[in-house]
Amino acid sequence: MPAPKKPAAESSGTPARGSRSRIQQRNRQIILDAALEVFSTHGFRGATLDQIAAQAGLSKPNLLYYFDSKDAIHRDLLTQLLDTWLDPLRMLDPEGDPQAEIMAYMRRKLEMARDFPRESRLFANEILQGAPRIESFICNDLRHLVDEKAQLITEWTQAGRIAPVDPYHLIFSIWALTQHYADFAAQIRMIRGAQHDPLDGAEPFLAQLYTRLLSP
Amino acid sequence: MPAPKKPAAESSGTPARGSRSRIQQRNRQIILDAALEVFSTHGFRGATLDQIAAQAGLSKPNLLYYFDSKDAIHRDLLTQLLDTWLDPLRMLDPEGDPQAEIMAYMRRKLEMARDFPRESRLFANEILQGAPRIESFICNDLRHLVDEKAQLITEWTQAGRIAPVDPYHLIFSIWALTQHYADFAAQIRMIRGAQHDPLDGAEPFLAQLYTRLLSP
DNA sequence: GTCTATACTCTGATAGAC
DNA sequence: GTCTATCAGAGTATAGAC
Repeated sequence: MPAPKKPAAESSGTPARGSRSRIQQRNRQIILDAALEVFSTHGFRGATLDQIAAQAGLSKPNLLYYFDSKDAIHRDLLTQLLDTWLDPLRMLDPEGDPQAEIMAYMRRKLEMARDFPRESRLFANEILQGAPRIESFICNDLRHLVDEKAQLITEWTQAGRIAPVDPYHLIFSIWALTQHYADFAAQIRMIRGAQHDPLDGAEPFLAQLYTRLLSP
Repeated sequence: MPAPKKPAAESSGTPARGSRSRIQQRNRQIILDAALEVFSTHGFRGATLDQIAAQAGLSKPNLLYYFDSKDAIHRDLLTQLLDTWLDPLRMLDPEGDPQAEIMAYMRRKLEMARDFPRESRLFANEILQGAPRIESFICNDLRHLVDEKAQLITEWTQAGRIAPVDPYHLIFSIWALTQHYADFAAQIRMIRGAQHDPLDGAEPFLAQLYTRLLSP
């Protein structure tokens, strides 16, 4: 979701061989940015190249000069996204203070909802569709990481360092509560009025919630 | 989301005049059920009449004998959904015990996630798309109800009957936590294994969470 | 690198036989 | 009421001029 760690290299673009010129790099990024906007709003099938081209300010054939296909654009976005999607949970430190670690994880996820709401919605769209394109990621990478961190949380509860909670539901609750502010931002804005940022007051509320939940 | 309170009457179907025959009623319901499956998975634009027809076991022209258009089917589904979407929150009783009322609201929403996951995903898809088709519902009906209940919760906190919490974020948290089990069920199944029901253990966890959050 | 023109497929919707 | 056949438009993708 942040800028790709490396220049994304040869993921699935068109010319692919050799290093790309500055204008190539720039246009690819413009297209990916426009595509993120459209895919995250309408889902893969609901999005059209026309919309993406209009959003990018380029012609439709020009899009397909930089990417092999609609699918290739979408695949690039997902690859970038998944590349960093696990980082916040991965940072949960077995050596840290349990309650502080979980609170910090919640805050990292909340920051992602604030800074990368479109990426969150892109992910939500994939899951709503049954996750056909990211099934192996979820069943392998994500699942193993969650199992590992759930085990860690269980050890913390057994040591009496946090209140006894179901570790899986604890993790799911952090996902639900933080991603909600990105995925359902349209609803929150309509309810609270457009002048409010949807995330106003979210951090104190979630801090209060998890402090009370986790205190032994 | 449950069966429409009245037979849905003349919402937008085709023959519309007079009472519908038994087979009409039945086929309309088969189509709506199939359409719910497809729209809730792919969103409005991502869904096709071919998919809906296949799911319903009817031919595509036959679909359009019962409904004027793809849009009409979708509109009927949304109308049915919104008709009951507010009920759980509306039932929050000013005369009841504050903590018990909020816990009961959470449980009603969790039951809806369990019993009507496709309706929840249909709603989620609409919000992800920016809520173009249900904007007036959210800005008016939903907003006013939320304002009213937030006011009630504020009174409860000021009376010291529950812990001081931001009432809007409290309501959002119930939405996020309960709907997550419907909207992200695919992800939860992949992480916990298909043999678990995604909602296993959710109720005790949420009860624990809100008990701790709300106790004065 | 970017555009216009176009091929071809998919999709929503209609006509008309049965 | 249900089907086959079909149309018009939108959608992805390619060809080829500039």
